[in-house]
Amino acid sequence: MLPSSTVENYLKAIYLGESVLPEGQRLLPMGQLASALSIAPGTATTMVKALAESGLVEYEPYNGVRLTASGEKLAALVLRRHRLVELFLVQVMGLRWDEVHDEAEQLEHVVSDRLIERMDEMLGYPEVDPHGDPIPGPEGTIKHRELATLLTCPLHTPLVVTRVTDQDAAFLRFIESHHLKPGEPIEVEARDEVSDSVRIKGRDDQRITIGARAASKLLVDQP
Amino acid sequence: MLPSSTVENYLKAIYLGESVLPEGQRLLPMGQLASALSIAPGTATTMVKALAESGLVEYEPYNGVRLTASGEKLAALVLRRHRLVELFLVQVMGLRWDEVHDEAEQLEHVVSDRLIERMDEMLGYPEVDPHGDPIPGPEGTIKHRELATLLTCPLHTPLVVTRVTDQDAAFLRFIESHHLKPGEPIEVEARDEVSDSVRIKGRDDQRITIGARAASKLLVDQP
DNA sequence: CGGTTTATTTTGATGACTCAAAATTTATAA
DNA sequence: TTATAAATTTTGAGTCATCAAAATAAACCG
Ligand SMILES: [Mn+2]
Ligand SMILES: [Mn+2]
Ligand SMILES: [Mn+2]
Ligand SMILES: [Mn+2]
Repeated sequence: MLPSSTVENYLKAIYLGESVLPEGQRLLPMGQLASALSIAPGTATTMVKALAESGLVEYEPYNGVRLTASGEKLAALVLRRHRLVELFLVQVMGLRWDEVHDEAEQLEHVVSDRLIERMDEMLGYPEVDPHGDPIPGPEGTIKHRELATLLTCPLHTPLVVTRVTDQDAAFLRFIESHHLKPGEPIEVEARDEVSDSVRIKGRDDQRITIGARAASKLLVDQP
Repeated sequence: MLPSSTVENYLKAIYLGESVLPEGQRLLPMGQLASALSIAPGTATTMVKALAESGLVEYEPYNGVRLTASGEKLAALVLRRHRLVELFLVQVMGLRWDEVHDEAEQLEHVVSDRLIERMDEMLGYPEVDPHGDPIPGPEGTIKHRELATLLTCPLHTPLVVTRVTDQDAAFLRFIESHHLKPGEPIEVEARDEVSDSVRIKGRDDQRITIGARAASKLLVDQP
């Protein structure tokens, strides 16, 4: 039986939650899952137990949850649909990159395999979505790249913005207005612990200083 | 509060059901609603009472149900989304006209107003979908055309197929394979009561004889 | 008209998903 | 190492949408 939208959202949240877990930790705490999904903690517990019954996750009471192989594949396919839809909406439909996330959040549950493959083809089998997030393949495999954030990258080195890990519309518009979208050249000039900020030199030598919290959401790569 | 997919499907089914009611009858019987939605009759009764509470329908026990003005508008907007999506999938995505109905059945509940308006624009504000069904406007108004079926149209008169009122994929493929899609020229040569059939002359003077049941699903207009 | 068939409604129950608040376990820190 | 705090689970309840089967109303017919 095919998974409900609810189940798909849980699997996706676990997948994304697991991926930002500190090294060595393999279990996503229920509290984090609950807040990622904006549901009560008790609801998460109940649902995760049901997911464990279906063999989609492993659940260790009081410790957390992790995807099984089959759960991970399902989650990756939801993510594939989400990201292909986002890119399609930007490239083909001409929507802005800050408005496609919410749209894709719904569409990811209803677009058919046929339609998704058609989008993939029209887009030329892209590897990343408008935010630089990697698009899993039709089998759920994903190319994982190790990217530095603006907090961890080398200083005074030519770099390229590669990925933005926050879907908040206001944040995305801010990024865009300062020419910090994926693909833009960038250089970190300075970091200051005390003021909790990072100074960036962007396109046309424009300077801008942003907070460390925002800086951690911009991933960069060598040009 | 926005209507659930279930509510949207009920409203749409009532809308479509009302439109095929015999002249003078204004109430859709619960049995017809139930079978249109493939649900148990008792379920229809319960849900319709709830819809009546919300002011979307009027319900007369043992007689049936009819949409209120607000219910009708909502239903028309669902239909607008359904039909614009169908046309988009055919025209832009290159899907076949026999596979878009099922797809649209899901998408109609999740595509946003913004996305729908974008599709409308890309398609040049079309008036009909791939099956010739009229597309309601953004306010839910619909242009109603009185069309004859192959059972009621004049004989030996040049006509054009304008609408196909059955979404069954096998039926649609049959129609297409015999060049009877909307837009095709056609002429009814004969009707036979006894054999329950209609003989058609189509493109390139090709002849084909179909049953009365099938003939009633093809609507035609003067060229 | 009265009996039978058909359509509709009512009843009782279930599954999926959710919450608030109480109970419990684990972590923290004095 | 015990008290306190934080995270998690359990409990009890509610909503939405559904079904099967019993009860009822309406329609049909000889
Ligand atoms: Mn979602
Ligand atoms: Mn994205
Ligand atoms: Mn539908
Ligand atoms: Mn159609």
